[in-house]
Amino acid sequence: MNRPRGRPRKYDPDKALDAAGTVLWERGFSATSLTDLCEATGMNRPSLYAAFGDKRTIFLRVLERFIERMAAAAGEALFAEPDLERALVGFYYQALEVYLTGTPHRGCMVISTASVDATGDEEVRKLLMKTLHQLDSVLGERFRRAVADGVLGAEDAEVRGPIAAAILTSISVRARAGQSRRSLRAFVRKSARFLARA
Amino acid sequence: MNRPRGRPRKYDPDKALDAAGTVLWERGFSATSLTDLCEATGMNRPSLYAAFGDKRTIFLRVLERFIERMAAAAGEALFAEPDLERALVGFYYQALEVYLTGTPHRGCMVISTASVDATGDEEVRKLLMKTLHQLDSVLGERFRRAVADGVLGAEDAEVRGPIAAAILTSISVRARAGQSRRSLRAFVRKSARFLARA
DNA sequence: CCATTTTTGTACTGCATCGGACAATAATGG
DNA sequence: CCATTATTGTCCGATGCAGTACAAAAATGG
Repeated sequence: MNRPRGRPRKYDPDKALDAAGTVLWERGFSATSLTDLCEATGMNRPSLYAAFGDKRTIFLRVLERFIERMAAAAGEALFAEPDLERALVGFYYQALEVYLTGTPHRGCMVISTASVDATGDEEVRKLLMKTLHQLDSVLGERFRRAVADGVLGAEDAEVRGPIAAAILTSISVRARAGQSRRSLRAFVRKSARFLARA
Repeated sequence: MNRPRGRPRKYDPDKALDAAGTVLWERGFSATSLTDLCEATGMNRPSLYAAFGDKRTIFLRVLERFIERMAAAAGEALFAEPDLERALVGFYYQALEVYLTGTPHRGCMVISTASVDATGDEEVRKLLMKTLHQLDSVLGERFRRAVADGVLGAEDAEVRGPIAAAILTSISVRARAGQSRRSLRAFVRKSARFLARA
């Protein structure tokens, strides 16, 4: 057998990490207790420690998972669709579906949950910085492609990426504030149209 | 004398509230202990309670102060300057100077610090929602005025306000992430130019 | 000088917290 | 069947927390 030697674990590491991530996403790092994480994962404390490390390590891990998933989905949405405006709308709609999970809605785990810890935790701050950089990078690339495709003038191409990124951070905050799916969708549609014209 | 009857207080309520606000702004609500607030204000616990109420009440109060001040400064910056692009640049520069205080930089107290508590505290969420609404409102008014002045076409005027607001939320997050004053200023200058053209 | 009033400072009370020690449990290898 | 290995579950200890009770201190009014 390729099953490991000892007593089999009762939990699925992937599911458990997701459950832990959801709680941390909702309440934030400092407001989440280890007891909360135990309840969410169904694991007890020593198992949590053995499996994933301490609270901060868990937080950093679930943040990285979140970022990876969002980045993968973003790249797909932006580059699979050839039309710029449609690509942007798809990109935002996809993000919105993530931001609008939970009750109340949770927004982005990096922008609206982890930001608060950026001042006190160097690693969180670097993660936040890196995420913003990735976001600028992928959006910038998409706009440069549109310029290369000849559907967009070259003059403002440089600022459209960061503005498109700003709209993403904005809908994260607005989602967490409780704005409706309907109004947020309307906003990103108009924004995409605005950003996609020459 | 108009001095009150009992033992004189050792602290200046306004200064103390500002000091408490700064700590809460930097660390967030849950990561700040009452001991931190006592150290920051120079007051002891019973005095804190008697003067401002419990930790959550203090948090809500300093949030409201922050919002009032920002709103006052924003209105001034946006409507004192007749030229739209310059008004926007002034508006963003002013906000940036607030967001870039502290080490590391703290960003906006509502967007980057209080957001995390919006899911768990109804009142915080309402405050966040109200703040975003005010922001949309004042920026929308400024763009409508530009349309009335004839310097801006009417077609996209409606979406420019929320996008201008998005740029503000974006520089708050980016400031907290550690981006430089120089790059943030360059970004808002380009954004203002982009938003102010017909 | 004394009564009154308000703030200060100490000490305290439950309570929750994080992280770990330890034995019991459930699997595999031979 | 026994040794080995890994996880589980219970219990614990030290610390930190929010909020309060109470007496001492420092002012004013008369």
